Amino acid sequence: MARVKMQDIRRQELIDATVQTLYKKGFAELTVNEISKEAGISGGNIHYYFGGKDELLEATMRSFLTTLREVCVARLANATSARERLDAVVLSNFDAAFFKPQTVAAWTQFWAQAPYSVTLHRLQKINSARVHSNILQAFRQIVPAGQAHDATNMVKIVMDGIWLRCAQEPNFMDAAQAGALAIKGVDAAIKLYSKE
Amino acid sequence: MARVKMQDIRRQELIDATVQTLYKKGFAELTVNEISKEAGISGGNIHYYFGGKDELLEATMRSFLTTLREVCVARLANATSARERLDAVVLSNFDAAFFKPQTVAAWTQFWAQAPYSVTLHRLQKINSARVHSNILQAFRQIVPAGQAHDATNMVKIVMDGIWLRCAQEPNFMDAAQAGALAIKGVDAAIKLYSKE
Amino acid sequence: MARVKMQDIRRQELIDATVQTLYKKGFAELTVNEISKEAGISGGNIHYYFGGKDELLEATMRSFLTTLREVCVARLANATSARERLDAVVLSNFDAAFFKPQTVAAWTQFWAQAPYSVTLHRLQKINSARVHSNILQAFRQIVPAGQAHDATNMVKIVMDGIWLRCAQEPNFMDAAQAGALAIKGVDAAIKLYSKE
Amino acid sequence: MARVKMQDIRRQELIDATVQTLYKKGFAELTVNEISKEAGISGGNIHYYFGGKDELLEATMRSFLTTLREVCVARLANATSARERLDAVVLSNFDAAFFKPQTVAAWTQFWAQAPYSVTLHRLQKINSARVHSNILQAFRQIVPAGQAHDATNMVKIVMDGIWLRCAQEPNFMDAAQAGALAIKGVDAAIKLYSKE
DNA sequence: TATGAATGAGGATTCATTCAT
DNA sequence: AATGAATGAATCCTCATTCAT
Repeated sequence: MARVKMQDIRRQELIDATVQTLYKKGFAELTVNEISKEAGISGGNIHYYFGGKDELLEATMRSFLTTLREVCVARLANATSARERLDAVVLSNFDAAFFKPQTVAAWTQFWAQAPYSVTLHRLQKINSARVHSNILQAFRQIVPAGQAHDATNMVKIVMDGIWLRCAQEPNFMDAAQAGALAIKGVDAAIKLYSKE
Repeated sequence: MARVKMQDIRRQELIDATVQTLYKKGFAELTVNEISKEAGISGGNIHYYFGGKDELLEATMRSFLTTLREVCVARLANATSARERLDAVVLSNFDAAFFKPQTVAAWTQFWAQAPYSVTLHRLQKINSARVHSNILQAFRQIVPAGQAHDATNMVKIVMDGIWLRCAQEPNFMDAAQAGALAIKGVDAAIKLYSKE
Repeated sequence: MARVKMQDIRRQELIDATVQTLYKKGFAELTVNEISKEAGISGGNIHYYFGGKDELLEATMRSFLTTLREVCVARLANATSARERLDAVVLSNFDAAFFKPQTVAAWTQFWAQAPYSVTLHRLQKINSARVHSNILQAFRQIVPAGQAHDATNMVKIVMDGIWLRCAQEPNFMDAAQAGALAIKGVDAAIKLYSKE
Repeated sequence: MARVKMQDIRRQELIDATVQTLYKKGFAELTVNEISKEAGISGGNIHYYFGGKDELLEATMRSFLTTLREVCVARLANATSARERLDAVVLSNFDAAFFKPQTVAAWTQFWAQAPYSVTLHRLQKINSARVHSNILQAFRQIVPAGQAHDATNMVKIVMDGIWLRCAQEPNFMDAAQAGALAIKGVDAAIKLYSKE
């Protein structure tokens, strides 16, 4: 049992180190040695714990998705109306537990890389579909049926735009401000797509 | 005269090949050999014409900026009202001459890489500042003074979001649809920020 | 303990291989692959152990200086008169432990390269200054004060000349003969500069 | 006839540019492009005029030998005694027409490279033999027969040593001082080897 | 578990050389 | 006579991966 724990601790340390290194170096200059150094362990260990660099990256992105899902589930539990559910989904993307400079940078790097990596692309599609479905479900109770899809797209686009902007200008806004701006986007989408 | 032309022709061919290769391989797997092969010339030529890979990438991003600026200037020439100028600036980012799958992909790769490259970062900031200034100027005549800045940010975020989404899902929409959606974003921003 | 040793063993092997390759190929055709092959290891190892070709060359020249200094210190320990100290310094340059065909060739290549390499130039100056100081100190007790400097220069010139000649004609003389000739040079310098 | 002249002018310009570039960059970083730029002509021309880099280097060293031989012949013409002939030969190596910083540097680079180049080695041996023979001939009339050879070697070693030293410390001495020091070496050799 | 020595394929870059103009 | 475009082999270096300890 203790052994399994050790595995998990090391794996988490390496994932954290990957995020930190992505933040500092970017995808194109991400090396296993750099990650290992950041984690304070030896280079060969990545292969011991993950099998290879690709698997570590996959695990890192997967850990993002897990965090995001957990935050989202927690927020949805407290939502009672469609609008509250909508805001919960949107705000979970800008939750302080998730929306940190390192995460924003790493996540953006994964986005850019995803079209060229089967694994990352698959994970990204899974996440996108889940978010899409959550938002769409809420919008169906808020805007006319024929508009829900467009409203969803608009909100997702605003969310993506905020992430991208924050990746480029790390001091542009903090998690709270980003969340507020995203909600502004929701407001805008509702206004735009409320009329039949 | 023919001599000067040759240089320019080859340079343009290499820039085109870089865009195409970025589209096909992504930034992390972009190699001079791949680019050379795409351009149908020998590997050493990149250094002959550009001095190195970094300079080629810089020239490629610069060519994007040039195209965008030219399209924008042309569209602005026909705009007579503030709203027309606003739409002109926004739509130039989705002009068919600029908003092609290859350009979208390459541009997005540059975005992700920019925070880790002094040159790309500088070019990106120059472009961002120019677009920002153009949009802000128009908004000052459309929304209350205190709101122009926020409205500008919202429009830029929608524009970025559309680009990002199209990079991830190449078949999501074409240039015309993307432009229309961006204008929807402008409409939304105006609605949101019109009241004092 | 074994770990530290391994590093040092490999580093020494690579330095030896560098000397041997310099001897066989000369500075202009000295490649990391050739050195690696000579050392019987893979090419990437040079960068693993030294960081790069330049650092390996620096370490190689540094190892020459260390050997020379050690030989010189050992010989000086047995010298009781000024003349004995003078001969000790001069002969250490032609000690069998140091004056081998490979060393002569490599050392000469470094000499030629030194003016164009900041590091090599610095090391060469350090060594030259040390030898100069040692010889000068001895000469001050042998020839009139005003002549010690010139006598030192003459001896150094003879020493350099012997090295150069032996580099060009490897079979010209062995270490013992070279040392004897250098001592002839000392005799000559004393004769030349003994009179006020 | 005019055409032949042009050829010779360009060839001489390229040889001069080679010496200058050797002086500035050293053998290991000597490139045809650098030489061409120094000569103010296009890169491909070296092959037009010399066939290749190696042939240009050979021609450059050959031009040194020619200059040296001409200076030596001129000085020998005025020598009437054995000692005067001896000094003439020695001093021609330090003639202001020959002993310039550029020449010293380039010549030294050739020396270091010679053991690894068939052509340079051959030229170097030819020159060395000629100088040796000239000096030996003179010494035969100055020192006892059995000593002439050793005296010659000593003088050559001093000459080489001066060249080497001046290559390493360009400001060490000028041509006149170098010549005077070489004559000191001749004096020393005569003193050393005069007694049977 | 963990280390770090060792590998070797792959990358950017340099450069002598060729050749059409 | 001269240019400079174009080539491709060779070089240094990087880095994921393997593996003995």
